[in-house]
Amino acid sequence: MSKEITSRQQDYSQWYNDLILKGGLADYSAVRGCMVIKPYGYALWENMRDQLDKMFKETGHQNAYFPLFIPKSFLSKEAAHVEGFAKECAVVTHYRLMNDPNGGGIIVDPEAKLEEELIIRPTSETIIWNTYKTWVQSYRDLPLLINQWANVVRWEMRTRLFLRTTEFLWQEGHTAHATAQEAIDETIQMLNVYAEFAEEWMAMPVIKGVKSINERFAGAVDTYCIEAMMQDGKALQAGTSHFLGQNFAKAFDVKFSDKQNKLDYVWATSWGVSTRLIGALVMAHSDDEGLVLPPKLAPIQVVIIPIYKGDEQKNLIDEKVKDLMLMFKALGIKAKYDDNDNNRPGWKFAEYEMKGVPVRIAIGARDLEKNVVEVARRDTKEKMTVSIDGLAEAIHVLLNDIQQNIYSKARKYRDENISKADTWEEFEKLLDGAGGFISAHWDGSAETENKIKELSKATIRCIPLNNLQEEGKCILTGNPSKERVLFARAY
RNA sequence: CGGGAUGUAGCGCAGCCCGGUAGCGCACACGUCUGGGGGGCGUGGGGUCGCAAGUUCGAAUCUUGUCAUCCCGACCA
Repeated sequence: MSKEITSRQQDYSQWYNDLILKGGLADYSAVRGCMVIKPYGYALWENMRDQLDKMFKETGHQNAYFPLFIPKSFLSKEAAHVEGFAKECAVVTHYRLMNDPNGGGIIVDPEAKLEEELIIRPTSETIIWNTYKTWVQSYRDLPLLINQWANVVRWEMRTRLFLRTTEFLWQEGHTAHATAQEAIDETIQMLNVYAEFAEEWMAMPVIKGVKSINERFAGAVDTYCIEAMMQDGKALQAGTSHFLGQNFAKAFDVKFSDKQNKLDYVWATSWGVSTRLIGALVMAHSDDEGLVLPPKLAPIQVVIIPIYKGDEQKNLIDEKVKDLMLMFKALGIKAKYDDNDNNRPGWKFAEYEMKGVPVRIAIGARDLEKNVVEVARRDTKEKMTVSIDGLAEAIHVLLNDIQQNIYSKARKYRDENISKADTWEEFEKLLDGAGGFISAHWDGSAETENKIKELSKATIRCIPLNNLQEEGKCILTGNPSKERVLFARAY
């Protein structure tokens, strides 16, 4: 079977690429580092986006849209920010093309040079804060709770489908507050929204934490994150929420009058998740037969495949399926009836397995006589015979069960792959073995963190929230430490 | 930006060493038998061999250059 997919054991990276390409999520494009998101992959993204959008609105946010282009000068206003992004920006320098006077096609018109170059947004803090300056005068204008769904461009050296592409889709929340505490509360609130989404919807367990200084967002005071573990033991940052302090307000001169008519800079947050989550979803649950999608996000939750000889049987099956589809719809189950006669049942079985459809129903003349169908679940590959009476309800229960099961499986895997290291030798041994998260003491210095990264390629993924405080010694330097942090090799 | 590969039909590849009418599998079209795990048989359509120059009577094949993409590293969501 699955003859087209490289196994995880054989080549994990290739397995991942195979799933994306052969599962029909995305394709390479004519542009280096950029991908085409195909309808099936985009449907998955739409489901994620819709749910997140709902959660943002439930927490009081509104959507808006800011320009794709950012004047170059904006980017330099916040020192740490420009340093973080300068190396990976696409720059627009001209606004017109012309026919090459020497023949041979079209060239950039040298006359059409822009006075000030425009940066294609790598993130929108600067253009947004430049705008907020005109929106905020008084504490009455606060808080400002805005989200934007957009594309951004980061000119990365090396790209990977969904995990790191030159252009990607994301959402970025940008909020402004009257007090530091309020902004911190917002930062944590959105971190919790992300964690809830990852766990409840993606069925992907995550660890909430705060980043070390080295891993902090360019321009933030504190960066909070959710970290997930992939099946190869590597970590993947699935979402970030930043407390920006007054850094951007100061850079863009955004002040407000408080109740006492005292002027102060506003406090800011920003938070985002991207199409990278699709990569996380793929790597968290899928197997060597293809994708395994969580029912709550799957574009197709149930596929029905007819098995028949001749029109007579087909007609009988069509009739029955029509009823079933109505019942599925009534329960909000997204079902697809694939009666395409071009492909035979066996082909379809393999195809939908590759696409990760949670439940497959096969229905043939033989089943109709007995008033049953064959139900197969993607996560365990288990098949069972189920009565047509009450089928929709049974499937509803099954979908929930699958959602739970893949979460539990991922959770179990992750928990089994978090280990403690108390010496450098242990640390290295663990990393070169199963990998995973390694909980270890660290002396808190950026220097030590860099050295550990250099020696082992592992980085501090996060300092978990509500972390246990305990005395210990840094695994590298032996200097005193108050708590363990999570290390891992990461995507 | 360093290292490694690859560009030949829509996709995956062979052919290149040793130059002589461009091939295979899948997909596609038509017909037919089929149908409970990627079907069988038959017929058929589709390619300036990435691009450019050179060597040659003759280049997918040899030479030089060039462009592009992918993979592995350093950088990052």
